[in-house]
Amino acid sequence: MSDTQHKKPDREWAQAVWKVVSEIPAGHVLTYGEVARLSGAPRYARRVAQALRWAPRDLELPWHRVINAQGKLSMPAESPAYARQKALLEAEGVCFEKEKIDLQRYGYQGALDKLFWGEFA
DNA sequence: AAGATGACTAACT
DNA sequence: AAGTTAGCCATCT
Repeated sequence: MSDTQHKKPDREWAQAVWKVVSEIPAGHVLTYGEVARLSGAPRYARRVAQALRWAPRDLELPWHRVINAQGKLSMPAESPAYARQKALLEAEGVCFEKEKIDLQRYGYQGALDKLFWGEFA
């Protein structure tokens, strides 16, 4: 193993990321930037992606609920992973519109609005 | 050690 | 609305 495995200066932060992701309610999504912010590291959107990539399988993290700020899935559209993520989300009731997800509805703000105002749109 | 890379973003065009 | 540009920051070459 390389010594990079031994380093991990932000191992704790990675755990915070995993926790945030694990708490995303089914049927909702967060953007990488939001996960970064909620885990206490505002400009670490790209690191969130890495933290997820390295996440232990046994955490059974709902990684599919993390998408990019444009409401799209951040994988090659033809990759198996893309299809898998999309299927998981659709199974939770998340609708795609031209391969895009309505963040107003399923995103962070959408969840808060739903909390305060209940179901509408 | 320097440059390329990425499951990213915000700001422009 | 879709494409480009410029920041971002730990890893990987």
